[in-house]
Amino acid sequence: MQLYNSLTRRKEPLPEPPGPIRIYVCGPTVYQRIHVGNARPYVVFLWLRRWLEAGGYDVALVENVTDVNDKIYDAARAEGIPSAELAARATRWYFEDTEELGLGRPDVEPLATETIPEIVALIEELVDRRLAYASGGDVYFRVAAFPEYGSLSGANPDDMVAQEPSDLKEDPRDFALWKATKPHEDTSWSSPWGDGRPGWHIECSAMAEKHLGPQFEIHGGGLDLRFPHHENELAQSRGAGREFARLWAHNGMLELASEKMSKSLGNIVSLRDALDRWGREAILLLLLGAHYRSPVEFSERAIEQARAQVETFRDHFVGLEHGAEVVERERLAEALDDDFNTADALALLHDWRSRGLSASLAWGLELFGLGSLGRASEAPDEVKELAERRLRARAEREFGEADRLRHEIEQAGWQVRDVAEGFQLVPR
RNA sequence: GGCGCGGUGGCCGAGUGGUUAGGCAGAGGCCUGCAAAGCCUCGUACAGCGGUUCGAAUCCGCUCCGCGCCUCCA
Repeated sequence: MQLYNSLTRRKEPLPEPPGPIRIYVCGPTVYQRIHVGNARPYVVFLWLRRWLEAGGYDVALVENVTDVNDKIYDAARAEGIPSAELAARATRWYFEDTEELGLGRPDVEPLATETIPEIVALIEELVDRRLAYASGGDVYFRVAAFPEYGSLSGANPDDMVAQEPSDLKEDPRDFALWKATKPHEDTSWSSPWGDGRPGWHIECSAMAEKHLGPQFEIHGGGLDLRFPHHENELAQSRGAGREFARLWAHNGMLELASEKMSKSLGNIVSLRDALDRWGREAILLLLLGAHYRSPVEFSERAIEQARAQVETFRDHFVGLEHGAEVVERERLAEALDDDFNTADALALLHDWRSRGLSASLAWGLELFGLGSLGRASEAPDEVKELAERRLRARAEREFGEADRLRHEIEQAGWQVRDVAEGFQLVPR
């Protein structure tokens, strides 16, 4: 299998199975319910793990939670509750909402606040190596001392302007590893430089190493993180002498620009709302239909199209015994082994459906967490009873009564279809 | 301005030199008490301009347009 490496800007082969393939993904900052865009890297990398494991790989997936940061302080202050409490609540929401996607969970989901000793130790190492310096209770990374800086984002360090202007910095490009506690911040830890909390980037360097070791195969996350976050992670870890990630995989953005939706929901759709409104399968199918590196527009129209596909696949299995043909695994592998092209894979699922290759289809859907579409659910007895009555009404040619019953069945959330053997009930 | 990505039929979206992608929507038909589902048929796209080539959506150049990042946003 090969994957596109953002660092080298070309596709590169992964080691042969069983690997191992160790993956670190940057998860969300938890200060409110996550939005559907946050769900994209979560979905993409869980899918990738499923595919790698199906191919005999030994995979370790770590996806962190950033639970200390300015936004969390701000949100907590606005609500008048301790920031640790707000972060804990939002972390719980994150787990609940993503759990509903039904893709399983990463092997480890570390919190930044549980990694403080490792973070402090790593900063001390950087200070010892003269790649970092303490200044007024803060500690900064010395960009000028790391020649590789800019290699990931492709930016020339000389062209860079201040990341966050501060009088405490030697160089405006330097970035914070440790920040001294400010009066309005209610969460802090003691350190050799005084009370404070970690900068945004160092936590990921520390967590990745803690759970995957100094060298691992894949580092993932949203494309928007490439700079400065990933550039800075790379500088910290490589600067400290670790090989760190060999391949950087960035997913494209989910765009929430659509007309109708933005008005009512302020341009942000939470994963929670999306799940309630369109269901997990539609969200997954929308993401499946685009290559992971491409942007995806999350519009009313787009998600409705995805939902139509949910029905298409579900319909295929209604009243059907699963096929027993040999699964065309190779054809799916062709698509997925080449930079994980799920859009191509989705086309193949449709192909299997139209050719009646139900065993292949069921296997493919299951791979992407869509196995539920291959298992027609059983209608409740009340609904079946209505359908029986309608069948008798039709036999008596009392079509008015039959139509009335069909309407009643629809009210109960089911669709009735007439087939040679009687009827079928399909959830709607 | 800098770095990077992209512009495919009504919409979404594959496709790295020569064969029908696929889905959604739409039109017609078969089937049906009416439906639904399914099946059949139909649209002949590749931003523009040059170039390379027997042949380009696919390679090269330029132009136009869009997007991401460049003060912590997955």
